[in-house]
Amino acid sequence: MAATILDVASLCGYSKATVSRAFASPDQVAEKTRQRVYEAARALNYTPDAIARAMVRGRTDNIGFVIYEKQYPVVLNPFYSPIFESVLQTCARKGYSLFISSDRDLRLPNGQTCVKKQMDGIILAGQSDAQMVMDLRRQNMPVVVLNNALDVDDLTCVTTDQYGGALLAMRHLTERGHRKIGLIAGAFSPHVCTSRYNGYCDALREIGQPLDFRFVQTVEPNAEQAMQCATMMLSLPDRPTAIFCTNDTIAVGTLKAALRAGLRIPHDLAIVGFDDSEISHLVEPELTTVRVDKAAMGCLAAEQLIAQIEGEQSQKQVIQTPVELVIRQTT
Amino acid sequence: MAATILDVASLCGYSKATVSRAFASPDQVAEKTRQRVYEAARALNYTPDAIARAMVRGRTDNIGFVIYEKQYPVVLNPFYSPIFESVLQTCARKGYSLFISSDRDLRLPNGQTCVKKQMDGIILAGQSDAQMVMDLRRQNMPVVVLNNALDVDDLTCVTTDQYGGALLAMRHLTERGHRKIGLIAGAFSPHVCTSRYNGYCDALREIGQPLDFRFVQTVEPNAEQAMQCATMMLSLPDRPTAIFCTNDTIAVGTLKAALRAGLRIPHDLAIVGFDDSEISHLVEPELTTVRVDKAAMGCLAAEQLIAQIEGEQSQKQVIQTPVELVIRQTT
DNA sequence: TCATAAAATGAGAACGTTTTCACTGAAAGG
DNA sequence: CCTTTCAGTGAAAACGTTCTCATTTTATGA
Repeated sequence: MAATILDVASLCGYSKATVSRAFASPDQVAEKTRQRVYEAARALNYTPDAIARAMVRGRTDNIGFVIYEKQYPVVLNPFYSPIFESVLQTCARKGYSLFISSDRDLRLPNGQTCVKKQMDGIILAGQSDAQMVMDLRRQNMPVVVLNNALDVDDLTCVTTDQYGGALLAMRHLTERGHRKIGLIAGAFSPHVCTSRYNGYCDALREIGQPLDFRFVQTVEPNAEQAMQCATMMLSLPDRPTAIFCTNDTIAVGTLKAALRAGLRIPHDLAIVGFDDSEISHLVEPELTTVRVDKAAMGCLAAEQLIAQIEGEQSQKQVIQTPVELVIRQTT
Repeated sequence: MAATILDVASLCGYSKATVSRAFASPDQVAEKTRQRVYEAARALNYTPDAIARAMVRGRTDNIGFVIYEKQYPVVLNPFYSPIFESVLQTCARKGYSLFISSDRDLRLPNGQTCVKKQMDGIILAGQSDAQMVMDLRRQNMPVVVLNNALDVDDLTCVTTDQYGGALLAMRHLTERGHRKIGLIAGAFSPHVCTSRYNGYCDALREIGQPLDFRFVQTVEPNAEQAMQCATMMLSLPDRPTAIFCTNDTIAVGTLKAALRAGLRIPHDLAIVGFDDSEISHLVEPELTTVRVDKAAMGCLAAEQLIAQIEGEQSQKQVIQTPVELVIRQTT
């Protein structure tokens, strides 16, 4: 149906090799020839077929972005949107297109990880596990892990300074004189959870405040659950004067609970979130939070993966993007 | 490097034709044979190559999701996240993978629309234009347009009842006795803009209220601009008692402006949004808004496209998903 | 002008599948 | 027992490119 390279070749009188070169490496072809080829191509409405191209070149110029979180839906996650955006732009700049899927697409019924080789590499975002990475590796698939730190040989992981961010948030609260500080933690990947939790604990230790487990709660990371949890925590007789939430969605839920309880923010209760998601400056009062450089994360992950694809040797490294406290109105 | 179908064939002693059938149409192959083939495949870590497969079959089982909005970044758009999610799931259920890109990937330097044929069809979301659709059509690419209504022959558009939704929102306000009702409209595609604007006008006409152009403003659809705009509108001497915002992001900005001006919501000012985005129930007070069935939109678009890909004749139709008023705390 | 180098082009194999067609052997029906 | 049917299998063409190698044409320098 559609015109092929052969149609173009016979129309302009050159061989298909020359037509191919006119498109793929124009500098190897005489100026005059190139023009004739283009002219014929336009006349026939011809576009090189990417599939045939991929077949012989052995690469597709596609990158897979796999979000891997326990809970569906996953693209909704406001944390990943800006990262995804950044990955998309970086890939576009380097000439790659983006494939998106959840980890389910990769899982075979037998529990193995399969890859229908339509992509040159994979960015594994979220709660990726080492097994999956190794399965992919065994199929010679370049992999970069995003927002997680996995202990696999020669694996590049792009994450952020979870521990430092938590410490930053907590010290900010302790510096304002808070002693009874609650923690409402979302159930993310172990890497994220433990790092942020450690930051919480160490900051309390710094001021000699013992851990009070009534003030430490884990919830599914959505606003409703967080609100319920915060409501309970705030109704304790000696309730905390500040709450550190391990992401902004949870912080928003906490904020709602506080407002409904009639508390004045930040006078009666201080709240700090994490991630600096869009939502953090949409609520009123605006949320103090830990900014994560999502653009850098996405860009780095894409660049690292592309470097790997294009032949550079990959070395084991965990790249941590820096973190920054954004003080707004809830502290 | 990786094992091919030939390696499997020679290991298990069958021809490559049989191996191919064992994977692609297992029922055409004897049980015993199939097991031997699978065994050999596992031993060699073999996976059928999707590219070669696509080449000979003439289809990739991939669908392109193209978000086409004037302003980057685009994936951030909270309106599209649930739609995208729904498309993703529908595609997965039907055996398709998803490619994502912005319209820029499709545009050639010469202004034409190109499609490197790696997808069997395209969902064009956002401010798509008829020219692009026709370019794609000329390359035999099935297209479905999402969240827009374009006047192209035999084109399927999946959109929502913009006009009805606006009417619903406005009647809700007029029924509560509001007469001076402002409009803060985001600059979306003409289809969306005009429909919602018409709903606004007609509802005012219903109660015999003349249009007051001081109460009608257009902004870029982000919270900051909306907040500025609302602040100005609310400082008019005879300010409106209610504001209809053409999406939730704008409504949130308006809400912030009102709260900062010390207005009590909904007593001093009523606000209605549009879309029922996630944000609408995260802010406090929660937003009254017009719910758009985004899951249905995504699902319908995907199903329509897949039907077209799989050979069903496409007929010109504009599918409108229904709309529903969600009354929360801002009215 | 001739030898040499460089640039431009063409022929054809290769990429890894699917699928058509033909063939075989076994089951079914008389 | 002979034909007919049918499930199972194999040989080989086809899909539309790229790329190596060989060949032809053009440019360069003496």
